Order: sequence, then structure tokens, then C-alpha cells
Amino acid sequence: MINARQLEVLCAVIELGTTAKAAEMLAVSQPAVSNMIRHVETLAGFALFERERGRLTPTPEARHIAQEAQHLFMQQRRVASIIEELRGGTTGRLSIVATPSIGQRILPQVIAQFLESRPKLNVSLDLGHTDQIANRLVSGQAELGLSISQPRHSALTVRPIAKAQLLCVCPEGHELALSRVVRIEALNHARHISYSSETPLGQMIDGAFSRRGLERRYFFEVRHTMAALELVANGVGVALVDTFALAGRDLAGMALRPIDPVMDLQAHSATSKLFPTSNVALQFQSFFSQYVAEHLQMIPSSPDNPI
Amino acid sequence: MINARQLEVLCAVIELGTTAKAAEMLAVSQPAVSNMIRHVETLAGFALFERERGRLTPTPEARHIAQEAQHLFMQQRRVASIIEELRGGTTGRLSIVATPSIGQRILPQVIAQFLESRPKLNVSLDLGHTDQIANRLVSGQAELGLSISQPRHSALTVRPIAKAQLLCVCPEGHELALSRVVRIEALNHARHISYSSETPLGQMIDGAFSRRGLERRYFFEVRHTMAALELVANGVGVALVDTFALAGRDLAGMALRPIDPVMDLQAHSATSKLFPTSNVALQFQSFFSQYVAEHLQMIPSSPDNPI
DNA sequence: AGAGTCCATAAGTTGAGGTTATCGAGGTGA
DNA sequence: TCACCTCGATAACCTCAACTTATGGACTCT
Repeated sequence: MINARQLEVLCAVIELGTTAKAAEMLAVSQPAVSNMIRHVETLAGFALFERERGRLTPTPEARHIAQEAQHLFMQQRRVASIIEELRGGTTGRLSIVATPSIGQRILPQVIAQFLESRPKLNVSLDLGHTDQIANRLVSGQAELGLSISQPRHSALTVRPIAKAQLLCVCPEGHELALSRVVRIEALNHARHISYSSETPLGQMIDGAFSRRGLERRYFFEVRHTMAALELVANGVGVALVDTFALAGRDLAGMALRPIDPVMDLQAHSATSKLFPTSNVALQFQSFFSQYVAEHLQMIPSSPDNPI
Repeated sequence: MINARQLEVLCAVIELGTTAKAAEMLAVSQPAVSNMIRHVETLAGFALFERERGRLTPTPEARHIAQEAQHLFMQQRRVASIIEELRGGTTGRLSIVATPSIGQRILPQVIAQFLESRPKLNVSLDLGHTDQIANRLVSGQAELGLSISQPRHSALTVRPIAKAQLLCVCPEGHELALSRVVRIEALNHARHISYSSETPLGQMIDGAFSRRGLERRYFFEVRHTMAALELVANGVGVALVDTFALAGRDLAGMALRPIDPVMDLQAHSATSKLFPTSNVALQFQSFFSQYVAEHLQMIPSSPDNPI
């Protein structure tokens, strides 16, 4: 069967009219072109050029083939450019599942930024709790999982990807806003909106309270920081909210205070060991880390509270 | 740049799962496949397979490339099949110019037959007198010319392609129909429809008359045999008509008689020396010759009237 | 433990596609 | 008409991508 190189030479001769000019354009010698043309003619089984008075004149058949070959060249260039783009991570498909804490606020921002230099990239974003993330990853339905708590699954590769902190958010003018730092004990005497003890965040905060010999008290139970934040924004009470939920949000009417003790969160990324991870996914992991490190301000951890 | 063979191997491995099966399908050895895959990976600049526990698992990037490559293969097969068809003359373009004598009746029949085994063929048919045929051929606007009289042009290749004869056509029951053979002298005493002396046919008939020491007489002058035939069909008179015009026509109400002397016509085909002639055009020439020889019955020429 | 499967590596072969050198045919201008 | 140019064809040789065979090490399954 005829190959692309042969068609390339054929087209060059038809276009430029002589073997010598075609050879020059193709950066090969004139006999190479001459031989190739003859070879293609034997492959095709009929003459592609008429030789008279030392000149080559393409036959209608040759012109017809050359025209069709253009589509082949186009497709060839297309494949080459796709490979190029896949190398640069500017094309392909990136499918992410994230917990709402990350997926609702910070992740769309990071993705938007990531897409600015990759307009052809195809993205899929889904939310789910940690177990669902693990399921979707091992079943190959998603490629990259992002969550605060580490998904536990033998077929997953989990690694820390970004840090965040819990801050205290209260309505502007609230009594807690009067102090520069909010001690967690104070929350027990305020209208405290907090997290179910089943949630990782709830357990973490419980731990901080119990380390001070206290028990966490709250009048409003939610599961996600975004929900708590919205309640605070509407003046319902005060809450501890992570910086992922705060990222880029308009905080008009609210006051933000560091807390004592500092509580650090570690976001994790997970990929399946059962499927190879795409280039884009790897790139996105680094991008996410870097973006968070640059855009989320952190309060230094106290020595007694390492991550 | 990546080539089709490399993509072919890549796709085979992705599709069949192992290098050994891919090698079998491609009819090459397993190391050939293994090396090719590694080579393509270095070309692409990123991994296409993940190697673990002695198995290859395609990356999302590899799958993406393989999918795009399918279009390339399709285009490649398309070019190959077009070449195949061009060899068989079942595709391409055939543009013909013919004089009305040939183009109005016999040619459409032959073309229809020719197309039966070449459904993809693109045909163009145009009518014109001999000078116009020559013009269109040397200007490259048409590829094949068909006419009775030979076009005279130094850039044309003209060759005889088919024979026809003049016959006498008269209304059924006409007195000329009473004789088995119509002697041309008899036409001078009938309502004779004939051809302008400027036309090749008129000159030819004039010659036959003068060889018998007579002058042709006619009451109705036309330029084409088709016109004469229609007039006879409507009972206007009698005429000498060539067998090309009669081919396949319903002769109800008309009588057909051989004439004395027998007058043979030679159809000619012409192609331009300035452009190569396509395969289909050459095939059509033979096809036309053969069709006419098989379908037009001829009366043997008398020895004194060679063509 | 042994057989069977997988992929990788090493070393050698082959042929498509290239090279240089040279030829003769044909056109062209002094 | 002769020198000079450009064209394509041919011959003889070269090179490397794409193969080969032979083999080895990793892993799985019975």
C-alpha cells in the first residue's frame, strides 16, 4: 500500500512541476525524487506522469490522487499536533472528583486558572465524600481525587497536596471580633455553628477541645464549611471555616480571626494504582499545590501543633 | 514526526492488550513491537504505557492518540482505494465533447453502458462542431473529442474509432420503400431532405452524386442527421441518415433501406497532445469502438467504395 | 516446583529511501 | 551552429529504521 512519504513526493512534483524543484523543497536529491515517482507508478499500476521532451506532465489520475492526499496530510498534522499538545498538557481530558470543602470554592478557581493556558482541555468535575472519591478512582470513572481526609484504599496513591487552616468567622461587630485571636473556649459561649462529629472536621475540632480538657458545644450542626460560612454571612452565628472555603469569597459583613490553637488542614490528592495517571493530571496536582501556596495566606503553626 | 506505521503498532497494542498479540496481528515479531513502542515514546516525549508487574497498561494519552489515529487510517485506506479505482477506471472524471451526430444518440447509450460498471465515475458531455472540439481539447477544457470528420490541429492526436453507414429512411409505404436497395439517383426525384454542402456529410453525399455524373437535389436543408430523421418520422420526406443517429431509435412508421452506393462513415476520436490522457478516457475509447462494432449492423462495403 | 505468560535486551539482517556521479535529450542565446 | 543550460534517467553505492532470532528475568497460576 502506498505510504505518506510517497504521496508527499508525488504532490511536491505535481505542485512544483519538476523533480529538481521538488527535490529542493523536500531537501533530498533529484534522483531520489525521480526514483520515488517511478516506484509509485509501479505500485499504482498506471502512469502518473507523461514524459515528453524531457519533461514530466502529471496525468489527471495523479492530480486526483494528489488532491485526496491533502486530506491525509492534514490528518497527519493533526495527530502530530495532538501529541504535541498532550506533551504540554494543553489537550486531553482531566476528570476530578473532590469533596465539597475543596470542590466548591477553591477548586473551580484553580481549574479556571489552569484552563487559561489550556483552552482545548476537556475537564470533568464531580463532588462526593471521601469514600465515593475512592470508588470513582478505582473504578476508572475519575482520574484525580481531592479531599481533606485521606481516602483509605490499597489501590490508591495518596499524597499531601496543599495546606489550609481553620479560621473563626463571625458577623462584623460580633463580640468575638473584638479580640485579635479567638480562643476556642470562647466558642462554647457563643452561637456556635459546627460540624457533625462523624465528619473529619468535627473530629479534628473535638480533638482540639479535648486537648484543653473541654467538650465542644454548638447549637447548629452542618457537614460542610461552605454551609457554615453562608450561615455566618446571614448572621446566624459564628463558625470555624477552612481557608479553602474562604478563598476568593466576598467577606463583606463578616470578620475573620485567627484561632488559638492554630488548626492546620492538609488536603490530599489521590490517584488509582490500577490505571496510569495522565500527564495533565500530574500537572494539575503541581499547579494546585503551587496555586494554594501562593494564594492562601497562612498563619505559622505553633510548635505544639505540627501538621 | 510520527508516522502511520508507528501509530498502527501503538493501536494494535492498545487494542489487543499485549505486545505478543499485537505482534501476531501485525505479522511481526514481539521484540519488533516492543522496540517500536519504546521508540514512539521517545518521539512523543512522554510515556504511552505504564509498565508494572511485566504488563503494559496504556495511559490516557496513548488512548487519545490511538483514537485520533483511526481517522488517519481511514484516510489512508481511502487514498488506497481511490488508486485502486483509478487503475480500474471506475473513478475519476471523463469529459467528452462530441459533434451532435455522435453526441445526441449513440454516445449517451454508450456512456450509460460504460457507467454501469463504474458508478463513481464523474462524466461531462458537451456538444459542439469539429472546430469547437479542437478548441476545447487543446485548451484542456475537455479530454476526449468524438466526431465524424477529423479535427485538424497539430496539438491533437486523432484516430479512427468506429464505422457507420448512411441509410435511406422514408415513411412506411413510401414508393422508395418498395425497392430492397435505394439508388441515390432516386432521391433526386423524391422529397429529399439533405445536408448543407458546407457540412462534411453534405460534401460526402455530393461526392457520391458527382461520381455518377449527377448533382444532388433536395428540397429541405438541415445540418444534422437527427433533424433529418425527425422530419422523416413526421412524414416530411426521405433522407440519408447515419447509423449513429438511428441507434436504438424506435422506427415505427418508417422504413429503412440500404443505399447504392454504400457510403461508409468513419468516426474519429481526438485527444490533446498538450495534456496526458487519463486512463478512463483511453478505456472509453476502446469501449466505444467495441460497443459500436457489436451493436451497429453494417452492410459490407462494395469494393469500389473503400473507406 | 514447574510451566506458561509477559516484556526487555542484544546482536545481526534487510530493504526502502537516500547519496554522488554522470548521461543524453532538448531548449536557448551569442 | 556551437556552447551552455535545464531537464529526467540511470548506475553504483550507503545508511538506518524496522525488522529478525535468541535469550533472559519478572510474574502468575496450577
